[in-house]
Amino acid sequence: MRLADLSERSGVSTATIKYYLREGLLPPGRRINATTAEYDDGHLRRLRLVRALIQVGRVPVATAREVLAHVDDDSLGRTIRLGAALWALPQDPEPDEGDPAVAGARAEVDRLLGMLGWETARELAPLSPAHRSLVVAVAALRRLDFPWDAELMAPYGQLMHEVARRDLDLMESRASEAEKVESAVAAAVLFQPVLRALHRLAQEEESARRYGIE
Amino acid sequence: MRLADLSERSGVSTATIKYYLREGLLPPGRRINATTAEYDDGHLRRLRLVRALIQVGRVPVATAREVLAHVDDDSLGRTIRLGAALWALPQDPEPDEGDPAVAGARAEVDRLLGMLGWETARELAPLSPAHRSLVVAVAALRRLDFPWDAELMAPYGQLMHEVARRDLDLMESRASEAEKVESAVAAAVLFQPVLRALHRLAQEEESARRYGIE
DNA sequence: CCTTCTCGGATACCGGCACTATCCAAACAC
DNA sequence: GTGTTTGGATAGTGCCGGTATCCGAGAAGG
Repeated sequence: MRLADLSERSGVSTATIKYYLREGLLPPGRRINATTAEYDDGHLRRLRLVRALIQVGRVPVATAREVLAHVDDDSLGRTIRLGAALWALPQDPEPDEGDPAVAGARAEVDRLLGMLGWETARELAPLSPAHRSLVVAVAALRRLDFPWDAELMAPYGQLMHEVARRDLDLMESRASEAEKVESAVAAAVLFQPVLRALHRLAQEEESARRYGIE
Repeated sequence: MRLADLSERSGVSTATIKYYLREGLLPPGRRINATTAEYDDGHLRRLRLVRALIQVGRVPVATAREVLAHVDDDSLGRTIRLGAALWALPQDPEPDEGDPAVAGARAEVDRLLGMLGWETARELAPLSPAHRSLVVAVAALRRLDFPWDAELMAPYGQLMHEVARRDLDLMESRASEAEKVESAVAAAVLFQPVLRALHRLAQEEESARRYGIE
């Protein structure tokens, strides 16, 4: 498969594929001679993942590169590979520690982790980007007078735990080690648009039920 | 409260506030004379909402303007106002109708709405941006060999319905009509980062439980 | 063999977006 | 009355995802 074929099969322009190659999101093809390179199904699969991350998951190109570098790092075991890939994902700003909303949010999040029994997450809290993102988001809600406390969040936490179990089950069903980690990354990123859309649809449905359509 | 005070109390630079005024995200202050304008707590509240939408919710400025214009439109009843505001939110690309993954996704989504009993959502499907977003996201997952069918999505749909009920309860508890709609918009937008962070944390926790930390 | 087309890589460029810096004249502060 | 501050207008900045152009090396056709 040459670059033009890869482009046609994926629906991505050759210019954009070249850009991804430059940026290291896609490994280079096997060089046949000075003007031709050969790509295989692995390249196609990776290209589809890249497009899904960037277009559907809205992951910045630089972040996608980091994440995929971890996915490809054969020197790491699966757990570390997955952890490293997931930790490279978020890029939220540092919370402003002077803000009382942040302090309150942090306390509630810690209480939430205790209620859920997520002891590992609690231990890793100072390091985890996901934990930081949660604090930032809850702080923003509290600033807007949304009284989001641990009790309110606990059911959502339990649901997300259930989702995570399914993610990992799905991951284990994949054949190769690289595919396993790819699958978990895709689940982490692409699940969000689905949930968001379901949430909005549910709001529309419930609003129509309560107040009518007119 | 003058512009400089508004800036200090909100932590947003005067230059940025001026930008939001220009862009129509923030109503102009009451002009006192040629060089001074007076802002009130309503402006502060709106400014915090704008910042939350843009920074935490990652809503583009142009989209936020549209959404807020609907929120402020007194000529509409609550239902329509809320609906218009929510429908202005997403800006996903049109799905490629030639793609078989899109056709499959559309069929599964329709089946899902039937299973959930969301009849209104089903009727509004051709119009609803949320429905379109869902089709796009599910199609992306299917292209990556994630077998997301209606049975798999149904529990998440039910949960999101529960979340939507809470959103609307919270909305009804607000005092003014504008605050009610603002509250629903904030819930639609700011809930996402919280869920995403909980999802990632749950993945970390479950991964650590299954495979250990190291 | 010679022409013409196509290939892939390197480089420069583009458009959108969220701000930001500068300038200005009016008006307060002392 | 003089220096500082105010808010509005305008132009500019930095980043980011992607695109257009140019190039010399081969492949394709006669």
